[in-house]
Amino acid sequence: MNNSAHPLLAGLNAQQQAAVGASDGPVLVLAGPGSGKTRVLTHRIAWMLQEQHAAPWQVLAVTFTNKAAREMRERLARMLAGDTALQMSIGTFHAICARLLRREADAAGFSRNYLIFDTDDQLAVMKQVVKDLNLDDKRYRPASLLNAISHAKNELTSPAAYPVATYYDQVVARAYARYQETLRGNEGLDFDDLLVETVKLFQEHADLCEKYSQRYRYVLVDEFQDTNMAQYLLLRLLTGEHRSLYAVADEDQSIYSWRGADYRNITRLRGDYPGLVEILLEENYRSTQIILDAAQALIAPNPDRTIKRLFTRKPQGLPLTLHEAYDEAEEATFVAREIETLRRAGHAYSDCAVMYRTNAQSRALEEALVYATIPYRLVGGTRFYSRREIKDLLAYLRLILNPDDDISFQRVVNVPRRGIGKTTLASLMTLGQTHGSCYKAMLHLLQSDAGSRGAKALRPFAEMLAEWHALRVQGADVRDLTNAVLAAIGYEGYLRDGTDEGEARWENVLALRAVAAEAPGLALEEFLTDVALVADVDELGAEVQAVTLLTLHSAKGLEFPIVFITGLEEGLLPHSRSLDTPHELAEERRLFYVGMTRAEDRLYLTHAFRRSWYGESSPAAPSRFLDDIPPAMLGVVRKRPVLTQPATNWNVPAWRQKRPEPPAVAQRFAPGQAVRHRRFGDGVVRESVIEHGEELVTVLFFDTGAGERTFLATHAPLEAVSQH
DNA sequence: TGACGCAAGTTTTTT
DNA sequence: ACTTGCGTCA
Repeated sequence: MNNSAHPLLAGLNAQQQAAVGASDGPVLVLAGPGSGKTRVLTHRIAWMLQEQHAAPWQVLAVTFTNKAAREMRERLARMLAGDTALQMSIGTFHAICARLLRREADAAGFSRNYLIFDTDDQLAVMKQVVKDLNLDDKRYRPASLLNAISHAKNELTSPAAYPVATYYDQVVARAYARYQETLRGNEGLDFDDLLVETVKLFQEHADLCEKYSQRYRYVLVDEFQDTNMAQYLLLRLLTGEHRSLYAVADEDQSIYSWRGADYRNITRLRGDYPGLVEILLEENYRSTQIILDAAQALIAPNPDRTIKRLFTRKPQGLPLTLHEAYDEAEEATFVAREIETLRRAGHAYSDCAVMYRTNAQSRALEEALVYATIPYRLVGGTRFYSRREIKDLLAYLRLILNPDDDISFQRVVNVPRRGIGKTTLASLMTLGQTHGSCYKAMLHLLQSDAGSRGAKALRPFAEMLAEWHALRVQGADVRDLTNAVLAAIGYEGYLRDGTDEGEARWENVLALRAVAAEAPGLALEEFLTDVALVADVDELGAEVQAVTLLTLHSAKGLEFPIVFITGLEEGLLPHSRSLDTPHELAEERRLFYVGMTRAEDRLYLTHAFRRSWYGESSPAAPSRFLDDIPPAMLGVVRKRPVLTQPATNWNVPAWRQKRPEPPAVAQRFAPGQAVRHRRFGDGVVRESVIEHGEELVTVLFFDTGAGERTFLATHAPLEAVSQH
C-alpha cells in the first residue's frame, strides 16, 4: 500500500493504516484505549466505499450507544459526499433489530405495531405475572426473576428449555413462560427480545437470512468485547457467506458481562472465522505517560488478556493525585475546590469529568457543586424517558398505537384522576381475561352495563381514545397526536400545581413535545421505538460549559482532559456484590481501568474514610486496586488516620449487617491516660479530639516499632488500663 | 374513592 | 435517606 497515495490514510500511523486497509475478509482489530479505534472504524467504512466500491446501503455498522452512532454518521457525512452517510445502516444492535423486525413483522409472527417494553414496563409485567401465579414476591422478587430470564434469553434459551436444577429454577421457568405470554398478549417486546427474535427470524427463515446477509455485504462492529451470545449469533448469520466482518475490540474494556456480554466471543471469532486477520493498535493518543503507565500497572494482574504494549508520544505529565477524604461530603468538597482551582488556572468546566461506581454517589457531588456554584451535567441517573410524567404521556401515545397494551392502559386510565377506582379497574382486569385486554373489556362494559358508575367514569376516556385513533388513521403525525393528547387530558393544568416540582414536570413534557415537533411527519411507531432505545433527550446540550458527572460504565468511549474517580473503596470499587468470584473482581478492575484511561492530562483518585449507605455512615477501607498503582506515580494530597482493623465486614453492605448502630458515645479517652491496644500493646494517650461527631485518639506506644498512631475510638481495639 | 400514615425494602452497572 | 406499597379512615 502506498502510504502517500490515499487521502483517507493521511494523518494515521502505520498500524492504523494497516487496519483501515486490511483485507475484506474477517478482521479483528485489538486496540488499546485512546488508540483511535473508532476513527479507524470510520475510515474503514469510507475506505470500503471508495476503494472496494461498496454501495452505502451495503454497509452495516454496529456501535455500542446511539450517541456513538450519531457521531460516526456525522463524521462520515463530513468525509463523504452528499447523503451517502444517510444511506448506511449505523446504530446499536437493538436499534437495528427493532427496525428490521418492524419491516419483517409478518414473517416474525407479531404485530407491525409492536411496542418496546423498557425496564419499568418489564417490571410491571413481571409483577402482574407474580400475582397471577400466586407467588410470594418476597421470595421471588420480580427484578431477580427478570434478571434470570434476561440471561436465559441472551443464551437463546426458551422457557421450555430453561434448565431446572432447583425449585427456584422451576419457578423461574414458569414465570418466564407466563412473562412471554403476557408480553406478547400486550404486543410487547423487551430489549432482549429484539435480539432474540431477530436471530430466530433468521434461523427459521433461510430466505430472509440470505436476503439480509447479501444486502449487508460489509458488517462492522465497535466494542466487540461487549457483545453477548445473541449478538454474536446475529453477526454470524449475517456474515455466514461473505465473511466480511470487521470487529474492533479491547478485552481490557469489557465491563458488561452482567448483562450477558462475553469477551470470549473474541476467542469464538478466532475459531469460527478461519483466515481472520488480527491487528494490534498500541499507540495511545490520549493520555500522558504517567496516566498510561498507572493504568497498565492496574490492569496487569488480570488473567486471560492479550498483552498490549501501550505507548504514547505525549509528555510524562503530572503524577496522579490521590486524596483521602473524611467522608463523601468532604470528598465532594475536595473535588469542587480542585475544579475551581483548575478553572482559575485556565481550564474549562467542560474539561472535567467526575466518575463513580454507583449512581447513588452522584448526590453528594451534586450538592457540593451546587454549593460551589459550579455548573454540571449528569449523565444517566433518572433517565429522562423514565420520569413519571413522561412515562404517562408515552403511555397515552402507546395506547393510540396499540389499545390492547394493558400495562399502559392501567398506567393512565385514571391519570389525571377521572374517578376510576380500584373496583372498576379490578372488574376490567377480570373481564380482560376473557375479552383479551382491558381496552376490549372497557368497550364491552360500556355496552352491556352502560348505566353503571364505572361505565360513566370510563366513557370520556374511551371517547378520547377513539378520537385520537381516528386522528392517527387520518394520518396525524407524532406532533399532532402529542398536542391532541395534551389538550384533551388537560395535562398542563394537572402538572402545574404551583410547586417547583410541577413546573419541572411540565418543562419535561414540553421538552418531549419539542422532540416530537422536530420530526414532522414522523410515524408514531418509529417515535416510540426511538424513545425506548434512546436514553437521553438532552443530546443537543452536549456542548455546554459544565462539569460532567457520570458512572464508570457510561464513561466508556469518552475522554476528558481532567478526570476524577471517586469512591475508591472496598465495597464500592470493587463493589460488594462483585467480591464472590474472581471474574467479577476482574471486571471491577477493568472498570477502574476504563475510568483511568479516559483521562488526557490529569487524573485524580479519591476515597473516603467513612461513607454513608442508606443514611447510615460506616467506615470504609481504601480500594485494594490502589495497591497496584506504583507509589512513585502517585502524589498524595492528604492522609487521614487509617483504621487498624475493620470494624465491619467490608464485603457486606451496611444495610445487610444486622448490627444496630451503637448510641453516640461520649469522649472515652483523655491525654495522659494509659491504654492497651490489641496489636500494638501498651501506650499512653497523647491527644483525644472529637471531630465530625466521633472521637479520634492519638496514642504513643511504648513499643518503639509502633510509634504514634491515631485511631477511631469507637472502632479501634483499644482499652483503658488501670495504672499500678 | 381518595388521602394519609406507617412499614419495608433499597443501591451496581444499561440497551 | 428515600421511595414504594399497603392498610385505615373520612
